[in-house]
Formats: sequence, C-alpha cells, structure tokens
Amino acid sequence: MAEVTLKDVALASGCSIATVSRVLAGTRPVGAETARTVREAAERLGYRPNHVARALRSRSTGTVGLVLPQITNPFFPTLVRELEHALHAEGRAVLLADCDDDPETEAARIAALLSRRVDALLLIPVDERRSREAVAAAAAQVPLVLLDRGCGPGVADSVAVDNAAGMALVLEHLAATGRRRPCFIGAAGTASTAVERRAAYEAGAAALDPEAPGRSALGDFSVEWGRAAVDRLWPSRPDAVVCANDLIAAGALQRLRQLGADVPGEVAVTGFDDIPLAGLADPALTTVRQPVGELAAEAARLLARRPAGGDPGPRRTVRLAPQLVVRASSVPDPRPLDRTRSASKV
Amino acid sequence: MAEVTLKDVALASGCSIATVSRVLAGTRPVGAETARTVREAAERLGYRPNHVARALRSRSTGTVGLVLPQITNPFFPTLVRELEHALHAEGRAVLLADCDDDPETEAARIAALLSRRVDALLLIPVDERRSREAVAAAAAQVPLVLLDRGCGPGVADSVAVDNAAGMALVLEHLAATGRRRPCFIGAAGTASTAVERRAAYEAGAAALDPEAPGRSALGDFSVEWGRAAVDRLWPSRPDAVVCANDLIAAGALQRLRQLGADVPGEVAVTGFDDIPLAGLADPALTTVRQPVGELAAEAARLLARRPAGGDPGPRRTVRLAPQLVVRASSVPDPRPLDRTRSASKV
DNA sequence: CTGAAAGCGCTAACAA
DNA sequence: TTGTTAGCGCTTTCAG
Repeated sequence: MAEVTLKDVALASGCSIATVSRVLAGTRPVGAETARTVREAAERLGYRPNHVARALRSRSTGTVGLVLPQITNPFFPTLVRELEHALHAEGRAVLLADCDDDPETEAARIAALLSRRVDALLLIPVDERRSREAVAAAAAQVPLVLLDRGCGPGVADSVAVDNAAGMALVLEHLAATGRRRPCFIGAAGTASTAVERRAAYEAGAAALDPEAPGRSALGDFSVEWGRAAVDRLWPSRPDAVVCANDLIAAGALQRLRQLGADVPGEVAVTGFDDIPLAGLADPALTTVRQPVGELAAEAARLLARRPAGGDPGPRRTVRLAPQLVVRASSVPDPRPLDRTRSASKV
Repeated sequence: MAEVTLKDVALASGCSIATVSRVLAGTRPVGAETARTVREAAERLGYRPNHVARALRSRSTGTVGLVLPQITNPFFPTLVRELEHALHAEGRAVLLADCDDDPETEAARIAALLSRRVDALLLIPVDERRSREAVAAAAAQVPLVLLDRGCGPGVADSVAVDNAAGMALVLEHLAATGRRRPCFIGAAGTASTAVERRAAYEAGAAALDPEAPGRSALGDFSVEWGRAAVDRLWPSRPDAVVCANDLIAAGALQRLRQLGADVPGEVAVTGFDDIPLAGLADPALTTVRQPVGELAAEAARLLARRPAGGDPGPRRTVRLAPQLVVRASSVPDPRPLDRTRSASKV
C-alpha cells in the first residue's frame, strides 16, 4: 500500500507536479486535455491527496473546532449533527471538544484545537463570564463564532435563537387559551439563555397579570430543579407553569402529576428548546423550537464570511426566530400553530 | 502574532533546531543543562509546536476519527463524551463524523477521515452487513476498533457490552420478583445488538415459561414501535414487558398507561442501555446499564495496542459485563441490586 | 550528546 | 497555460 503522491501522478501523466496539483485542487485554469490525462492517471493510480502536506503548505487545515459544554446536554446532539453536516458539505472536518461544563477544561480544549491549527472555532461557551478570557484570546487568532449562548458583548460573532421572541410566543399562546395566572421556573446565573428568558417572562407576564412576574423561582436547567420548584410554586395556584427549558418542564410535569394536578385542564406547562424528550413526555410538552438547522447554517455562513486574516472587524450578531410547538401539555386537543420563521441581523 | 517556530527557539537558546526538537518532543536524551535553556527560551517566546508540520514529517497526526450512525441517538452522547475524554487524556484529538444512519454516508465519512490521515478509527457501524465493506477496507489502512455493534466476524477489533448477560440479568430479576408471563418487544434486522438481545430473551424466557419465547414482537429501536407493540402484545396478558432498549420501553410505558395498566403492580417493564431518559420516565425504568466509561477506556486501549503498521494480526473482541439498574417500573419500592462488573476477553 | 542536512507531500511564486 | 523552484515547520538519519 505504497502511498501514491503527486509526483507519481505527474510521472504517469507526463506533466509537472505543479500542473497535477492545479488540476486536482482546482486552483488555477488548466488545459482541458491535460486535465483529462491527469485525472485519469490519478484515478488509475488511486491517488488520495495528503491533507496534512496540503495544510502545511497552504496554512489551512480544512478543519473546524467544535467546542461545547457537555455533549450529554440533550439540546446539543441535534445541533452537533446539523453543524457536522453543514461543514462536511463544504469539505471541512470537525474536531470535537467536550468541556465537562468547566471553564478551565474549556480553555485547555481551545488551546489544543488551536495548536492543531483549526481554521476556525465554533463555540458554545460554558459560562457567560468565566469563558470570556479564553474565548477572546481564541477569537484573536482564528475566526470564531459563538453559538446558542453569548459571552459578553463584542467578543466574537454570534448566532442564537431570539429567546425573548420565544418567550413572547409562549405567553401569547397562554393568554389566547385563557390562562391568567402564569408562574415561571427559570435558571439563576448569568448564562445569556437564562437571563434573556427570565427577562422576557417578566416583561410579558406583567401584561397578563401584574402579580405574575413575582411568581417565579430560579434554580438551574435540570429536571430535579423542575420538580423542586413545583413544590414552591404550586401553593400559589397558577394556571400555567412556564419553564425556561424542556428539562425543567419535564421535572415540573412529573411533580405536578404526582401531586394529582390535571395537566392541561387545571394547569398548563410549557418548555423551551424542543429537545426530543419534549415530544415523549406525558402529556407531550408545548415548547419553543429552536431553528437548529438554520442556526447551524448561519454559523457556517458567518465562518465563511470572516477572513482568515486576524482582522477583527465589527462583530456580527444573528438572532433567529423561534417557533411555537403546541402539544398536549397546554391544550387538550393540540393543533400546531405554525409560525413563519425568519432571520434578522443586528 | 508572528508564529514562533523551532528555528526561533534554536536561535534564542543558541543551539540547533534538531536539539530543540529533541528537547520539546522528548524523543532522545539531551543534556540537562541544554534542555533547561531550551525549555526556558521556548517558554519565553511562547512557542507552540505546529502539529501539522509534525504530522507531515512523523506520519502521525495524533487524531482519531470517531464515526457513528447518528449522534442524536440518545445512547451515543455519553459514549462520545467518554471517548473524547479518554483520547484527549492521551493528547489525541477527535474528528467526529455523523453518518445519518446511512451506509453510503458512512463510507464517504470514513474516506474523508482517512484522507485526513487519522491515526486510527473508532467506529459504531450503521449496519451489520452493509457497513462491512467500507469498514474492512478502512481496517486495512489504520487501526480500527468497532464499538457497541459488530460488523461481521473477523473484520476488526471490537468492544461491546455482553448483551446476553444483560438480558439474563433482566430475566433473573423478573423471575426473582415473581413474574411468570414475560413478553418481549425487540428489533428486527441483523444489527448485533438486536440479534443478541432477542436470542438471549428467547433462551432465558423459556426457563420461566415455555410459551414466553413466542410472545415477542419485532420492529425497530424506537419509541413509536414500543407504543405499537404494546397493542399487539397486551391482549396476551403478560406480567412483564421486556424491551430491547430504553426507547422501546419508554413507548411501551406510555401506551400501557394510556390503556390503564398498573405498572409495576400488574405488569413490569424493562429497558436496556440506561439512557438518561430511563431515569426520567414515570415510573422510572428498570434497565441494563452499559459500562460506558469502561467501553471507552477499553476501546482506547485496543487502539494503543494495535501497531500503526498495517499488520492485521488476530482480531480481539472484548465483552464488558453490564449492570442491572432496578427502578420503579419493575418493583414498587426499588432498591438497586449492584452487580460487580468485570471484563472478559475472548 | 549535538549539529548539519535531507526531506515528508504539497502549493505558491515566479518565469517561460 | 505550464514548468521550475522554493520552501511550509518539523523529525530524523548520519556524522561528529
């Protein structure tokens, strides 16, 4: 299995290795006749370009680093899948890094990817603040796009769902179906998803009921917290439990059922993200779907747009419109309300 | 941010680039004094080795390709996480490929990774048969370890859970808790997990009840199939529904509840894999936990063991012992039965 | 133990 | 349009 190189193909096709390179890489125009001969010889010899050599010379590896907090977070696999496909379609490979939800691990992973000379970085930061330093340093070296979560202003390009719009869709739906006493189970902390969703609840719920913003409990994005928070909020007899993500909502649903509550008759429950679990819950969860495919496409587009040269330039932020998915946890006989999706750039 | 190279470090430390390389890569013995000077200079200049150049020269990229059917299958993220950590600990990076459950995409992804010169491949085949050709070809080029699922005999090293032992644990537990009329919801097809689990059910259930092996329905590994299969099997009044994986079990659980069945009082339900969803189901699912961490560690070990040179040598197969996790879907008041875990090599 | 020199396979100037 | 010539940054003989 002796490696076939450009030289071999050049020898076999009777032209220089430069020409062969140009044909196979499609870098520059080449005579039609020669091109055919070369391609034929390459085919016949079973030539496979050596990406390593190419990368060394051209200073571009054709790889993108994908750094995320925890692949086991059920929202990420779908996103990873879309990103992998979008990038592969452009002939780029994905180096995956899992940070174990720890900013120090994250910094180490970023450094490792950088020393592997990734062309760019796609990154979902572990923490709004504690990730900032490492992210900013990385953004100075390669094009970097923040996904799903922010990391302070002006640090890098970013693309995320419009959390406020999503929460507004939920509240609008609850109002339209006659709910008047909503409450909120959210996440404490500075993560942009946590902040934006709870702010949007507070802003929107006040219109429904002046007391509503006060009926909220803040913990983390977990099922356990969803269960615990219900015990805190249920005594106030809400007719809707708005949750900051689907995991919380799944926990809330479980606990409400244990307490004998009638969902959705007595109380509606809503989530956010539309992870696979949402459709499986019983009753199935009304939630806000993130446009994962577009998120991935937009991230790829931002990467392509930003020049490889270290020039920072102005940061771009893309916000994608979410979609409400109505299921049995908020109405007895769900009938999906399709919302049109659109992207707005800021 | 001019790249610091070996040459710069050599210049700054007053010795040759060869010596610097030897110090920094630790390849050969170097005088203690020189070593210190070199390391100091490297530190001071902020030298970062260029993995691409190193790879070209040493013919080893330090990357491993991880190829899987679908990252959105809820069993895989945990496995990916463990593999990523195990490999990163050895200083290797992970190139991720998602095959969309399609053997042709799988073949393309394998080819792409190979042309990127991965040192090795970790692969969960899409299909027992249709993946074989591409996998065998790849295994001829780089060390390759099959994970979780097989791909025909003698194709490559492989490591997987002992599916038969897992099913035996389930049946044993059901027998011990007084169940006498089990039925089985499995997956059709040739995937090794499907075959092994249903064979083990048939073998083990006969001891419980001669009619039991006949009470089985075969579909795929999905929630939908779990729901549908219950409608087929419930009329035969089983007192236990043994499922080939957790997704099926989740569907079965849902449908049984809709039918008003009392779980676990009237009928027990069991799964396989122990995906995160299992603990969240209501009632929580009794299932078989795969030793994911050990699976990953063993895979990494097999890779390390196999020489980079194309010498096939005998294939190794490692089977890891699973663990029964008893939850509320099989007993009213669950108390975990801890099984000792051990690895046996064949 | 250390240095000099030869490439790994490819692409990018620069000529022709 | 094509060929020639330098390297990319590193590791690895081969001498010393």
